[in-house]
Amino acid sequence: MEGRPKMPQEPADAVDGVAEAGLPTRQELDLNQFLPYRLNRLADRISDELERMYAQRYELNVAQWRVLAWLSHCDDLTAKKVCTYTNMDKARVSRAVQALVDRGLVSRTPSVRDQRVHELHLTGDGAELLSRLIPQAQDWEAELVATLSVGEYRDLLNAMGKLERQLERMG
Amino acid sequence: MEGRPKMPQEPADAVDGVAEAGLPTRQELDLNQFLPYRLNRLADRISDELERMYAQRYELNVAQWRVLAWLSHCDDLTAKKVCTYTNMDKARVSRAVQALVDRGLVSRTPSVRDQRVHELHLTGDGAELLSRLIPQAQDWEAELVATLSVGEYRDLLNAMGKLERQLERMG
DNA sequence: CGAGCATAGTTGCTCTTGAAACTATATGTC
DNA sequence: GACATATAGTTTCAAGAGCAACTATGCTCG
Repeated sequence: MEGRPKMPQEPADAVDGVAEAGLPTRQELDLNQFLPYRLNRLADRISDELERMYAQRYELNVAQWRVLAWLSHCDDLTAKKVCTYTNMDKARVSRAVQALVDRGLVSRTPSVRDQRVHELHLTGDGAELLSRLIPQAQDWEAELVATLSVGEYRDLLNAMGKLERQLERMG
Repeated sequence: MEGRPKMPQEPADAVDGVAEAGLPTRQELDLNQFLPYRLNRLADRISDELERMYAQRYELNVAQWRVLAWLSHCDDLTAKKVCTYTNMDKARVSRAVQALVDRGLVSRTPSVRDQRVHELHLTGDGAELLSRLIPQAQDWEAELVATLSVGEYRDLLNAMGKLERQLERMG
């Protein structure tokens, strides 16, 4: 396992921990080296920025944007699928879809084969909105990753993929 | 890479986009290649797992855990600092600190130099709790990143650092 | 000094979220 | 065919989060 999260030099410990006997000195956690924390902070900040973009310009919240984004390349979708793809609660998805339907961006029709499921599709308006929003999102992302080389970018996605699979295994 | 929720191929675009003239055919966004989405999904899943851990075992929520973690290596802290470090709302921090003080894990004393600020410190109980929690968190992280080589791990944090700095520049 | 402005932190209010209950449809078993 | 169980999706309800208003303290500059 070779201790991963290497700590920045502690001042040779015993800062205020019990140094005397074998008792461990005070535990520290360097959050800047702690992956979950770093990942969260980065993801949050990116999310905030991006959210500002589509919230201001298109009055979409995150859940709605995710539904639309999935619909953009997966034309035959159900609420359930959105749940599993996006890891969002089904209530949240339900409400997001409802809002999109109300705005005429998405159509929802009961499936012929199974009356429980509803097929979701982009309407013309929805497609039109996405045709403006998606390039903006991609441009923004391009600027964000502009400081990474192609290799670094690939490696980043790659590492993230590994972590997701490991997470799957651990869960 | 073996893309996660593998999409069913769409029938080569123009499904309902305006194909006629030079107008772009329907816009697609492959979320699995879209960094903000990938990052968010990964961070969320990690956060969920970790949260389960300290929620179940120690009855801490995310905000409380973050305050404690910062206190663990930054012994002289104020609510304000926690806000800037963690990017959390000051109300949220205030309530988290309040809960920790109520539980006797943290002490809060008005600063002598400036009565507005309150100095936060770990109590003995707080330090004791952390001495159990932190190793568990580190072990969990170690298992998570076990599939990455040392180099991959370093590169990952590195790339994340670059992205954060770029974000700063863009904001 | 004192009026205005800035800052740390708390409290009140509203909106979102997620868990759980619920509805409606489908499937499996005897 | 009827009853038990499973699944998709909606609705209800309580807790948490963020915004804004507020309190208290400190700072600046005439």
